[in-house]
Amino acid sequence: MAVSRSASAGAAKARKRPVRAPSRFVPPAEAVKIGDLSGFLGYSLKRAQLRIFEDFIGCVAPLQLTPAQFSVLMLVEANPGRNQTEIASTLGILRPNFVALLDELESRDLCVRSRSSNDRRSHILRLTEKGRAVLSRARKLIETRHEARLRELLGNENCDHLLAMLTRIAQEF
Amino acid sequence: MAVSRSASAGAAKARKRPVRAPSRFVPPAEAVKIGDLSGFLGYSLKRAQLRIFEDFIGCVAPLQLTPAQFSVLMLVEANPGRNQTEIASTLGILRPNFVALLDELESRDLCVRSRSSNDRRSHILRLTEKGRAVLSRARKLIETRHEARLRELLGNENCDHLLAMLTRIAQEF
DNA sequence: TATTGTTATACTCTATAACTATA
DNA sequence: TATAGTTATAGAGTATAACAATA
Repeated sequence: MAVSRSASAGAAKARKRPVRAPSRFVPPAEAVKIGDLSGFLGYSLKRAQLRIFEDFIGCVAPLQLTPAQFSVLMLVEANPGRNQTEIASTLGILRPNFVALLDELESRDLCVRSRSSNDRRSHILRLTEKGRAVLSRARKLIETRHEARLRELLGNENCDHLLAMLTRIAQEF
Repeated sequence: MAVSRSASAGAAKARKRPVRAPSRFVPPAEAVKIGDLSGFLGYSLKRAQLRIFEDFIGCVAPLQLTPAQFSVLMLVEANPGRNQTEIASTLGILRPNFVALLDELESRDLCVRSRSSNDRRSHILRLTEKGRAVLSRARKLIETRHEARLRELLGNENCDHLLAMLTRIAQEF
């Protein structure tokens, strides 16, 4: 399962086909067969994940939030007063890698670190007013553009079912 | 949506709880609340994908194949005689990044490049005998260990449904 | 001694530009 | 001029070791 980003997102310009006299006979370039690969869950899972992230990023582009940044804002809002280790580990982010991520969010005034009075080693995390506002707008963008389109494609019931199975895999597999 | 690798895969040793006299009262360290984040498809999709890949890698560990390498072998076997550009682009791998991947597979005698006689710019790809054998063993390992366990967890019907929806997202979303 | 946040670092993935040899 | 394979390179994402401050 390889799978990287998909085709360039550039606007496709309508263009006249460059009519060229066929010299002899050009075989119609058969498509490469995916074959049994499509039956392996990992392959489809990865491709779907890349597509979903790509669309997610496009939808929140006005707010310049990556999926990782969004998840941090969501978790800090739902768990104010937690420290870096707690938030990072819940998201599967290693503590060293969480530092730069937080630096960025803090420099944009979306969240703040403050020393805990109980344990002066810990940095307590909270969203700023701006952070809450940006997160609120992000959620609306994602729900109305991203998730709404997805539910339109799959149907509400299938979408819920999909989410349930993915959660099951993440937690129990 | 952050999400990196999951908890360390080291074997969990059973160990007696280190009984320690509670000095005063230790609040039972409440778990961080995931909250609405669990409702966003991208989050669960990413975590499930990481878990699936982790398990995939473990299952084919005896053959030392990454998901990407596996997908290349699968595609070359199903499409012998195709060139690098065709195989790479079908998998969403950029041509420059495909070179090292192929170098590795070729150095392990799993596949071979050969100049096309039609177009001497192209490198035609084929599996070696060893490549076919390794791929065959890999498929068996994945089907009997990886996919079988997954179908046990979700049920056959749900698993098929999941695959269908993921494919739909990858292709139509 | 152990833990929190941090720095430094390395390795993998992904992405782009540009070269060469062919067409 | 355009394309296939390649090189070089840069940027994310992810991983580990080790240090200072604190417990």
